[in-house]
Amino acid sequence: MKLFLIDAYAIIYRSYYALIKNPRINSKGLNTSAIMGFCNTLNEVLQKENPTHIAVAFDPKGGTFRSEMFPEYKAQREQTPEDIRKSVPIIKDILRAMNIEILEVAGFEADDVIGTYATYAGKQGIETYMLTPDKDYGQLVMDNVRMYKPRHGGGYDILGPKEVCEKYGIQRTDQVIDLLGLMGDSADNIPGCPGVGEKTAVKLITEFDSIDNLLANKDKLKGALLNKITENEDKILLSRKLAVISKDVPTKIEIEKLEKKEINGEELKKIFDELEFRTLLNKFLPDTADSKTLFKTKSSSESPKQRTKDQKQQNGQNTPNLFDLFAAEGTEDNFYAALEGEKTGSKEGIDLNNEQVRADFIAKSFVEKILNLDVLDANQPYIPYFRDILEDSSVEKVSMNIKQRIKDYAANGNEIKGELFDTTVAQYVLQPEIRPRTDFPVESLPEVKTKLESQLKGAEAYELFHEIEMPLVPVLAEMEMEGVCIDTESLAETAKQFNNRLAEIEKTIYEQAGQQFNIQSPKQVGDILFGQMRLIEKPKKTKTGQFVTSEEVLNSLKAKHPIVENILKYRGLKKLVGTYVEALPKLINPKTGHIHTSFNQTVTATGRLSSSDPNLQNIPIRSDDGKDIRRAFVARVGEEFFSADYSQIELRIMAHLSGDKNMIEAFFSGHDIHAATAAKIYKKDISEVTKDERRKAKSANFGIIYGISAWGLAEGLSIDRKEAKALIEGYFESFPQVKDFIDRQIENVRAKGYAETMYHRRRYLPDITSGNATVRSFAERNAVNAPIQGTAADIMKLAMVRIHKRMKEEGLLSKLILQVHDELNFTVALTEKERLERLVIEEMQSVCKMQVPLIADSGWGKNWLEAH
DNA sequence: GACAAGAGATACGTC
DNA sequence: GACGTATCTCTTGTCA
Repeated sequence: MKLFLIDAYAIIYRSYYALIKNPRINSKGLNTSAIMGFCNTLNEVLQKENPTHIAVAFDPKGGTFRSEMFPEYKAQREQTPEDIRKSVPIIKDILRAMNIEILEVAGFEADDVIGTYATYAGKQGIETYMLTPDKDYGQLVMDNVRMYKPRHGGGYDILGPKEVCEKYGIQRTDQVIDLLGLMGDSADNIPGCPGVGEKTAVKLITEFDSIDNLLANKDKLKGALLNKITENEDKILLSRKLAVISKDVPTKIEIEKLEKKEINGEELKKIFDELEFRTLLNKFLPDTADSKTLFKTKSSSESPKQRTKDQKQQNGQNTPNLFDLFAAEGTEDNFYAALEGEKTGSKEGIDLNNEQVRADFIAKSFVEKILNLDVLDANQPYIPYFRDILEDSSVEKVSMNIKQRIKDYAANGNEIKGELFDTTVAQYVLQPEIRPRTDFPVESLPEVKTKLESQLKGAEAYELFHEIEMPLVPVLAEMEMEGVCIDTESLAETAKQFNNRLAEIEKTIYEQAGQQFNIQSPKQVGDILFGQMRLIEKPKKTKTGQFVTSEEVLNSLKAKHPIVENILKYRGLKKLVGTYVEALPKLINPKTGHIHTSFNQTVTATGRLSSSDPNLQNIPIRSDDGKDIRRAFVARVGEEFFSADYSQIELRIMAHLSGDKNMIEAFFSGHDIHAATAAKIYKKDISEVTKDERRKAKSANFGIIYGISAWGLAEGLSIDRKEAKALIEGYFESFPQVKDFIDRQIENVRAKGYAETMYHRRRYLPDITSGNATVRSFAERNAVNAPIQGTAADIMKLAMVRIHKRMKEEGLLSKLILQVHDELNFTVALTEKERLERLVIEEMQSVCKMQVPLIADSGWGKNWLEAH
């Protein structure tokens, strides 16, 4: 005996959706995809497997015991597509014509019915197959009972108990239930535990054997997973209940009734004729079998990737389109007439359309001498009507993201002049760590502006905003538009060399490991080094339970095995190739031939700029390989690269803010500041300072500036915490006022709730009063770090504004192209070299007067590396 | 079910 | 400490 039990809906759905793009529709407009697919599947099984017994199970109309347990259960099936609903009675007719038994039990789903039949038949020793793609049937598999699972792209998998366990990575078939309880099943609307998918579910069941055991021992879990499991315990238990398929549906089982009988060919032909199925009948009636496929799925001409990209591009342009708005209202003529009126000073011109909020706002804006750039689209034909206003210095321009607006207009040859008020930047100045909101209702922008303005005054940040941040906006816009020139040939040569070396290292690593693996996968590297090669006894693990393979860990293991060094080499080189050598040339704008980064003005917590797409503020410099990359950044043709950077600006600011006599003296001595620091700490003459002492003093200096902890300092220097503590104590003894400054800062922030720079840029640090020592210490370090880094950022921004202003006034052709926190880079016309150098250094050094001088170093070259 | 997007981890480049 | 990016891995949503 050979029994086949078919889950009708599973096959119907599968067939219907497989052809959704290219559905089969007959002349009566009926979508016959589901019927055709079902019949094909049925036929295939009959031909190939020749079962002696067969039955098809349907879900009954109305709910089941599961829908009472969980109302959302199988919500999707409630919304069965119309085409499928129409197909089901026809399929049943076909089955009747074929004399195939239909199983349907009120209150139970097809899988329960199949579960009951299969379990019964299996116990009777009948070879039973359940035809379904649904994985939850795995729980029913046992001796004599197998899943017959259609494979994607044709063919079938036959899964017995062993195969089910292998496929899902479990030990027993009943664990399928626990698995589904955790990972859920979207097809059946079983929720499972959010955030837990197949991988995690298998991991958990392998470890804990069952959901019950997992929940009883969940204290063994940690981190995010513990939270997920704890928070969703109810869902997990319910999901498990839902996942259980009944094996004892109250129905009379009569296997003998399922015996395959003769097909009523006449009846079947009638149905197929009606459906306009011409070749299918031959398939069912063996003598005229035809093996040709009936229909093929057409592949789409448009790739999904392309489509997403197009959508993205469209979404990127969400500027309100004023022109279209007016056109839609049929008032285009009025609009232009009104604008003409405004230009000529006629009063009626202002009254555009009372119902049109934007128009009203624009009208008001003119009166208030404010123009909201957000309501204009740089590409629209009405822009000429606004040109005078855009270039009218007496009209203030308000908008979010003005930098982008400036660039948009510049592309069409329009320059924006006059005072700027960027609402995003204003928000940022007020609260740098809050993500700026972009949903200001357009019509209320003047109110928004007024409110922000008074908040800025209240925070003493009015000058910072109007004298530093706003004037910086056009400077950044210009830098982005100019971009930077890349020597692609030199990069291509570098790429070749690097890739050759990578290939060699890769080969060596595989030899040393005795196998191939993905060196770029930290997981696989960990498994090789610690799982297989057992380089150390107790490897450190990450919070997800993987072995840590960070640079730091690997560095400490170099002596254990030569493979370690090779992995480090491989990683370093691969990083350079992937992030820079091969990535940069792709980012060259074909129109300009340059790379155009974005300088983000509203991202960092401290007031620094950031750079992205690509990030040009982290171009390598330290390693020799990195230098090859910097060399590829060149001046414009016929010009030279000029680089100027502040010398120790943060330390100088700290010397100034703390007023520490020893530190100020160290700066005035003109010696190397880290050596001078070491001389003070170790109480010896600077000429006696060793390299190691200087290194430690340097780390201590950075530690203060960056606000790292004693622990961080110890890590960085690979010394123990005791020594780090001693170093810090020595530091504070030598620079007592630095210690006072730190204490004062923390106290100030505790009292006021925020840290601030010399230019009143605030950073709020509410965690400073936290009861959690780790959280509080973090805030305390920020309390020290924020004013130092932030002041450096303020000074650099001011320098940029002044340099740009003077370059413009003096009509220089050279261009500021990059800022890297304490460094400015220019492409300079040969005739302007001396003037520009003097101008830049002058402006950089004279931004503000401090207790120590502000010094800028500089250099020239063909490229960034040489100039640095 | 296949595929892509999104999220989280990990690692690493700069100042 | 402050960033941004690449890659891998897994989950989730969408499209069939």
